[in-house]
Amino acid sequence: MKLKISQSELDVMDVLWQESPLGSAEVVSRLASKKDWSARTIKTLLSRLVEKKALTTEPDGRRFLYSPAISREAYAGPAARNFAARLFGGRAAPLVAHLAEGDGLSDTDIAEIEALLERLKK
Amino acid sequence: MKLKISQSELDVMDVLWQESPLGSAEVVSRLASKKDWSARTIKTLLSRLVEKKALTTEPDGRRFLYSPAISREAYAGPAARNFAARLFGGRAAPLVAHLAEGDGLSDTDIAEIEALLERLKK
DNA sequence: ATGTTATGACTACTTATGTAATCAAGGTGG
DNA sequence: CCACCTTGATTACATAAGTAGTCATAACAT
Repeated sequence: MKLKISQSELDVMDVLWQESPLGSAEVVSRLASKKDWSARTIKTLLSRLVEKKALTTEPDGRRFLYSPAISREAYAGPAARNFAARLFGGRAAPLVAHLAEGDGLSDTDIAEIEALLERLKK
Repeated sequence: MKLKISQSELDVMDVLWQESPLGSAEVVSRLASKKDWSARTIKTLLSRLVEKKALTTEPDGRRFLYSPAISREAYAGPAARNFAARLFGGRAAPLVAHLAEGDGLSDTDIAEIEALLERLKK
């Protein structure tokens, strides 16, 4: 169950969550702006993710096309709850408070969260 | 500046955030209920945390008394923002949404967050 | 066809983490 | 005083993670 994705691996997943399927070279170029990694490193991360079953592959001629095996939502949900649990005993309020501090929340965020809470209260 | 505290280490920090200063034996006993670790393991974690400067020590006769060098808040704030950044591009709303899903939010939480948002809007 | 190149497979090396054992020194009980 | 326990220090060892090199191979350009 516990699909453990490391920080670096998450950067790779992120690319594929934004757009997929992609070949390794494409993943490399999308990451080039953000991270200063060699192509080898990214290939390794892709392989590890496939091994972990976080990505699925599909042959495309000589290469592979990679796609996420779990959606960002499916991964983020449990991860968020787990995170909240570790730092705040599972209580969401302090988490939101911390995000808010240091202007972490935009007006849009606030509005969205309020709307969300409205729905929850029903 | 990025003080990196691992999962296990966080469990130790948690004890000291609740009560400090404490000697190692005391930390061990408070953790006994939650984790099935040998005293050795906990001593190691304490040492590593001191090394990382996440804890301060104060000699007390033959032993040390440990206290957090950073408050839970100081650690949790950046950690929360970092977490949100990694998974949701820094947007808090989706995070809250994910916490909410699967009844992660109690009525109290909702009320608290609403109050918090009210304050922020000012 | 053939040297070049892109790609996945395999290998490598370092640091972090989880978990714990051994060791030495300083008190404690008697 | 001395065997013993508590405590910190040092060492250990397996797995994960971060980062990257080598190799064989299959396709591509010429």
